[in-house]
Amino acid sequence: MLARMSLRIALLGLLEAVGPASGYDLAKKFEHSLNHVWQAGHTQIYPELVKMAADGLVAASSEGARGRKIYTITPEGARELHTWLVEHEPVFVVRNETALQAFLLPLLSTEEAIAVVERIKTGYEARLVVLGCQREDGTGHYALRLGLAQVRTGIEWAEETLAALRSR
Amino acid sequence: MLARMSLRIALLGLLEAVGPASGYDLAKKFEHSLNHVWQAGHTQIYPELVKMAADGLVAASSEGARGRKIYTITPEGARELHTWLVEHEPVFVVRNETALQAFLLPLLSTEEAIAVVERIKTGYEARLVVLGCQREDGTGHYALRLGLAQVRTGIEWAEETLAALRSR
DNA sequence: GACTGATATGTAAGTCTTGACATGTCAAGT
DNA sequence: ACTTGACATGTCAAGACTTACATATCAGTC
Repeated sequence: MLARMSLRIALLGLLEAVGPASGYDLAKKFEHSLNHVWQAGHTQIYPELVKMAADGLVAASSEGARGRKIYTITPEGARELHTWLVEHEPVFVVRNETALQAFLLPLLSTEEAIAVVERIKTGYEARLVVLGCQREDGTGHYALRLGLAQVRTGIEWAEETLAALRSR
Repeated sequence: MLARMSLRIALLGLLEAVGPASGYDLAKKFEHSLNHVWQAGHTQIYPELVKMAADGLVAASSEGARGRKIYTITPEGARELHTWLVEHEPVFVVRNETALQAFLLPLLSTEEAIAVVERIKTGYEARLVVLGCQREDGTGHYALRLGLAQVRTGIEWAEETLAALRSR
């Protein structure tokens, strides 16, 4: 068993939560409801589904309209998903370009730093709008609340930082 | 110019902020002060420094004790860093295993979900301790405040979620 | 003098992820 | 009939990242 396999877990989780789906459907979910949690494009999803089918975690139906293939989670896949969810220890891997900009803010002049933080704030606000458009109910409920809270925290940080920079 | 090159930026930023340093020094910085912003191990850092030297962004001193090489940022490297800091548009690439667990929480029984959220909360609290040990001043000041705020938000989310699950 | 642990640098294999390219279907409007 | 746009699947090369392996120095201590 591999250590990193969150793409698999995300795919298994979606199949478990929303029922059988095609690679295209799953890619759409990543773009919309899973966007603030995990990101993956179709170029990563299609090959992964093939591998997962080979490993017996999902089953593919015969082709439908437009070559569409519907994947269904198998009992083995459900078991693997459940084990991961219950046993996975949280690891904080952070790789955040915005935080990197924030880290290096002292290397800029006050004016430049203010412009950068304002851009970051605008980005967070746009993000807030995107997340606000998602339904508050449904499977992603808890993660959406977390995502919204994190974005609001980012906006607050930007406001505090702007105030600190302006009074410098 | 490549789209993704945050490792380079992080290395250039550290060299600019703390002055000349060896690969080992930089790896330590990633482990400690940059930990909540960007992560990279020495196996990624050493080859990247070689490439950056080839590209003229850093200059390597001749070897010191224990084969130690000291890298210094060049004017060209400083220019590249400055451009990135000022011009980089924020992109929100999220790949968060904890948020994935949160997303899929509804697939678990209430008891299992409570156990998972408690583990997540403990993880955030440990994280808070780690971040709390860092100096509040210095280059990473702004990013540290952001990191602390994000972790506190995570703890709050866990508490709210636990309350919601327990009253279910 | 031998051992231990922190210092210090590297390579190689394999996995994960992105971006560019490639192909073809179906529905709706003109 | 033709065109357009959304639907749908895929490959490939390159880049980013991890894990395991490999090596050697230096300081302190037993």
